[in-house]
Amino acid sequence: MEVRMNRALEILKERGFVQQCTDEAGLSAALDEGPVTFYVGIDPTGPSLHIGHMVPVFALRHMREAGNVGIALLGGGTARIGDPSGKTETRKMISYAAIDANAELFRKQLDAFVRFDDRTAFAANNKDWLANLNYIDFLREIGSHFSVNRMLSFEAYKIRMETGLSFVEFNYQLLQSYDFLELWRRHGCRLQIGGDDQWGNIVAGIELIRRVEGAECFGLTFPLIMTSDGKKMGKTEKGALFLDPSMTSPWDFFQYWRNVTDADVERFLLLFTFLPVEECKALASGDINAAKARLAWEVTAIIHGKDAADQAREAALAAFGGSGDIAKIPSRVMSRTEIAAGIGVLDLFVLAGLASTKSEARRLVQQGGAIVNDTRIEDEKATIDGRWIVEGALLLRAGKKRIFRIVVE
RNA sequence: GGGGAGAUUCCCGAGUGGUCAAAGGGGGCAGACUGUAAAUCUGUUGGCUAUGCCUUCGAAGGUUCAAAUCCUUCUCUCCCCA
Repeated sequence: MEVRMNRALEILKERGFVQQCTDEAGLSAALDEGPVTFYVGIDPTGPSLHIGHMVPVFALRHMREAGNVGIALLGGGTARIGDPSGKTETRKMISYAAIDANAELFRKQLDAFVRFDDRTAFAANNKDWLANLNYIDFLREIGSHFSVNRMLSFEAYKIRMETGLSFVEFNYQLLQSYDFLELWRRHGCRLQIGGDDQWGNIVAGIELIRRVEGAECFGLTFPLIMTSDGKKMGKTEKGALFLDPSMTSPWDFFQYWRNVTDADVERFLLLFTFLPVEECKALASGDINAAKARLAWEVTAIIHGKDAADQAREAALAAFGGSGDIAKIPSRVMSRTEIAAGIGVLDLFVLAGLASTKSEARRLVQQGGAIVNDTRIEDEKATIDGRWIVEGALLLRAGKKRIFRIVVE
């Protein structure tokens, strides 16, 4: 007999967010009693959030929608250490200055997505309490509650027993546990959510709070999102799918979702959009190709705004559908005299960013993937000049997926 | 502190004096097939002023006509002993 579950929790489950929970019934009851303050931690290890960071943040929005209070904890302190969880190798140490700069960038991106109001959602930085900890005091007060024997039994460390684990990284769990305790003390935070690789760290935090404060807290993890063909989610040819438009353009962002595997469409609609569950399911069971277009638009609109999403859609239609607005395709401007003088195809493709070196461009031509204005270029020595300009532009294609426009002025 | 193993191209991983820009696999890219999907097959995968030239096999030196391969020193990683 299924017990009635709290609505917020139920929504997360329905949408595929829940992987593990320390005490589902207990958490459900706590949520029923009233607003629960919860947190999600993100270490600012790079200059931009990427889509891999976002599942817990989407969950944060759902939870907040249901009336709970969400804290986005920037790991300005923990990033100085590096979390070994889920990694097979030691992460490179990052300079303090870079971490602080990253943290500020992350905070802005999160604010744009979450819209902190300092009441139902706000950001914190664990640098505030971790950076100046006294080592001896910390060992006595916190370290004494951790059993090395038990820590070693966690999966995250077992993996690293093979490849090596430095003492610095081994301490990460204590710091994250201390974060939870600190947030409990400061804000009455009772729930930590995060990716499933955080399970060990989350459980450790809950145990610490129980021992030190005698309070019962909860943990909830989300599945690590893989594409159905087993790859890490959100990877493009150029690397991760970043939220920063200067690192991953809205066009590339849109195309990523537009090209998702059939089997992932429903899951991604549920996780990365706010469309009602029924609608997600209906879309995915209908015209799958149309569902992908919808998915791409929705996610792009959420991250980059409706205008950017519209533009990306127009560009996609122009590039692949024969309609749409050709001007929205990624482009750059070149002078008419520059083109009129004639430019080698190889140089042109490199210039357009469709090939990173001339050798790559040459390969593209040799393999029949270089197309200018619907004409396949077969001679790598071909020169493109003024005669190629059509309606004030050149349209370059590298293979079937990559397209770029040179606007001539 | 002592002993052992190791560091190869985007990743894994062969190679132990010339035939090595370096096997094989993965990933990427392109072509065919398609639905801007998946699967499959094929080709390709350091750069360039290109039948040749330059850079690359942890770093710096050295031996040699010739080194990823041999010698020296250094840096880093892992394992075992203390």
